[in-house]
Amino acid sequence: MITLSEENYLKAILSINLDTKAIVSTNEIANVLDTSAASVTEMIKKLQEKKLVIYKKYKGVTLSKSGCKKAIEILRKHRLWETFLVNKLDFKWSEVHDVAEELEHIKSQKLTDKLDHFLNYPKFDPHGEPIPTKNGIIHPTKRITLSEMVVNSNGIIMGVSLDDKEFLDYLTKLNISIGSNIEVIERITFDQSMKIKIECKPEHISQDVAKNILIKIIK
Amino acid sequence: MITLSEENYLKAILSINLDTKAIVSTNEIANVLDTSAASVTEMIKKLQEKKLVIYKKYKGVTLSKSGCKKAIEILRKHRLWETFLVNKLDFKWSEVHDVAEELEHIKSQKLTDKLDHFLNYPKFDPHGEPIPTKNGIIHPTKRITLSEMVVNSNGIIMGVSLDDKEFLDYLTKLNISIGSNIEVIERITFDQSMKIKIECKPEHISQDVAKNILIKIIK
DNA sequence: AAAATTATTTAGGCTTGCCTAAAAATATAT
DNA sequence: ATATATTTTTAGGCAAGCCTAAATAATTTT
Repeated sequence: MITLSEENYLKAILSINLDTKAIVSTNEIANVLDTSAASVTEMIKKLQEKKLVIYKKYKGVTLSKSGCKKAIEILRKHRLWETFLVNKLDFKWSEVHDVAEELEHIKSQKLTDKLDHFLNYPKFDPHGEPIPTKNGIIHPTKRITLSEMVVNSNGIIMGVSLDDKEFLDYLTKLNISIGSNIEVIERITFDQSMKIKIECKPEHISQDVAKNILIKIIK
Repeated sequence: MITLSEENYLKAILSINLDTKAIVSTNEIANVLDTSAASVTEMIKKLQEKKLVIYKKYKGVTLSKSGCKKAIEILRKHRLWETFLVNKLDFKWSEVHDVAEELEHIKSQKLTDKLDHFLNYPKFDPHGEPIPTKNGIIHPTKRITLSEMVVNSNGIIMGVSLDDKEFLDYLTKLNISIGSNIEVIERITFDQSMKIKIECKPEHISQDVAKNILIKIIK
């Protein structure tokens, strides 16, 4: 049996893995989980007992095969639940994270599978992050930011790179959400702000906003 | 902050309250939660500190106003989630309990409300139990078993009193589910079997089946 | 009403997951 | 290469929730 705390450690290690890659230090984990390095060392030992991580004293941690599988399952659940909350229950982007953080620990394979089916096997969560498949594959996404788009190109909003409430609320106001169609009309060279169309409706956004919006190019 | 364990104690006290009524002994709670009486005493003290129960040494426990509110909220969540699992995710009646037992502890008022809305404000869960309202009202149900129905009366299936897979599968085959309309055509006095109509379709069922089906009389 | 039984509480221990402070290992600077 | 700084681990403690065994209160029997 794997405890809630253990699941959170695995998740933390995976998330560090996914962006900074390779071997993870106890300090990094402590930062992510907002706990002490001493607690991390202690827990890492337990995870090693259970063969969920590979650990060499003073050298850092990596996920074992089974640990990685477990961590990806949690990530999958997290992103499926976020999708459920937004698509079915009408939550806003900015509201789903904490609730999904709880829901991701519900232990029922059947539930996860049926939820996936119910949501029609979504590939991306409301933040544009890929949802791991049932077999644990995380399809890599090659996304660019809106600020990198060239004038006259079209794309689809895939997510955001900033998890700030004010920012997300502003996007809601602009009617920007996952899957929205976007077209770049003009770039103002002076301040790098952009005139765009969201679902054919013209808007004008600053560079600060544009650089935190992730796009999949379609033309 | 109320812990998972505390929630389970409150729920246990409420459930004893709902059927045997009145004051609850530590032993009864211990039985329901499958724990020791000593542990119960200990926890009850903590719940008293938090004003969630009223407790006199050696005299038993009752829920305080706030404790009762809290317990009903958990019950509400449990029954809403069961409804979700059956109605939306296509779980069978017999499969939902354990998962709902986990889901009921997710702490988000907003989630509960939105789920309620999504399910279209159901009044009964898949077992025919009433779902407490947002303000904590549990509408009492006066249900009888199908075997108690008189000939020519009509009713609505409210649930079952037996959680057996074979039984439930048989009901599915007969097209009997929550909300189905039922009419009693004839009772065979010899073996107390019954001719009925489920949604206007004639069937013949044994007493063993009839006595495990719960009905709300409508005419 | 005293004795016996049963229910409840107290006492002392255990595990999990956290903490801080100190020690040890590693990395960095001189 | 040695001294200093940083990172990591060890050591010792604490709260939550559980346990068993023993003590005490309440109830039932005789």
